[in-house]
Amino acid sequence: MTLDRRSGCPINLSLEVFGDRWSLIILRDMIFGGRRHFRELLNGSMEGIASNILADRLKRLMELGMLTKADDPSHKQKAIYSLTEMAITLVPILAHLGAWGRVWLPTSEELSIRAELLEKGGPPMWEKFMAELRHEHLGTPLDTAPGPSVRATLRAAYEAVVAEKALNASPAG
Amino acid sequence: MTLDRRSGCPINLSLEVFGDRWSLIILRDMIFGGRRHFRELLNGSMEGIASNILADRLKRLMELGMLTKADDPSHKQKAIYSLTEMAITLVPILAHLGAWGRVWLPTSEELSIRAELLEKGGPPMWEKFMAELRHEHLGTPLDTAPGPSVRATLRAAYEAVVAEKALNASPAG
DNA sequence: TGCAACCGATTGCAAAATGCAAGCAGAGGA
DNA sequence: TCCTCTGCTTGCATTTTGCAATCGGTTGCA
Repeated sequence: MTLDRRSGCPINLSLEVFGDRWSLIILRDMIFGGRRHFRELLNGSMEGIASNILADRLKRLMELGMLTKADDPSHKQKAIYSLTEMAITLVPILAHLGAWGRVWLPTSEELSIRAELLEKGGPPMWEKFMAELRHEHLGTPLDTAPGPSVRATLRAAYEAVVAEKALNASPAG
Repeated sequence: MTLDRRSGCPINLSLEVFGDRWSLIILRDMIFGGRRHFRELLNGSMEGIASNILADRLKRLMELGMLTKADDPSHKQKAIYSLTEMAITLVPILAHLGAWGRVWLPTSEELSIRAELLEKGGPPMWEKFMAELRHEHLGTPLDTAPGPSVRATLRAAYEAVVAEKALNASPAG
């Protein structure tokens, strides 16, 4: 996959990589949702991507160097997708994007709690998260302090909000 | 203009606002290039946007609250577009996007010097720039230290690189 | 052994978005 | 007067997207 290269502007080229409706959604689900398989990405994303679009974007992201694909040893038909360093370094951009959307757009509380946490954690939290992703996807040794993983922290916060909402909505008050 | 609202995820909603090929390019030209008129945006952007697409995106960005439009007092046919606070707060995202593109994509040296400067300047420089934009587009009083404007600094850096390249390419060496 | 569920895609087709060139009416300048 | 410039629209071809069905193969289970 070669970029159109409408211009050499960094912002323009970045948009040529993930300036469409789906590429960044896929990366979001891999980064924050831990999805690694085609079917997980297909059924797991709330936005409901079509299978042909997903296949096309995965191919494109691989050709651009954002993803790699490998056989899953546990299942001959399964492919496992991994993030490259190029994709992992999108974490700060996704954090900023989430923070901006949380301020200006009608986000749902459950889904924006993670953006809020990521914003509060700031660059140190992003770095820890990126180290975790490098460990999972690139096999890099994990030399940070143990503690709960950032992904687990985000998921716990999400579930807490969902539980609280369910409680408030329950007949028993 | 109402969002599709495929989901309430902040990242998804942000993409619904400017996750296309042109919206962010237009905002980039207004923010960094100082373009305020339709014709400036049409002819000024290196990427060559079509006039119907430009008209559509300006309308859409206005409906989403990113831009406002007003009559230009100097010319009855001219319209002047202004950034809203919502758009001005994209500056950190654009800075990150430029930094990422500079690292991972085949950017041209002239066009990436500004991203480099913005990256080196960091959040303080972004804040100064945003204050300048608020002054130009929203009429907010400018209370920062005077000095050269960030836009002037970025432009000067760009022209210095262009001049240097011309010198190196000249027959006289 | 049979069979349903699941695997990563692919196909065909309709709908929407985009790109391109030309043109519009009105305003300004000479 | 005539030419240029203003923001923006129109018609049409091309490309991209969305949707549903399907493919050949694998797996787990009865």
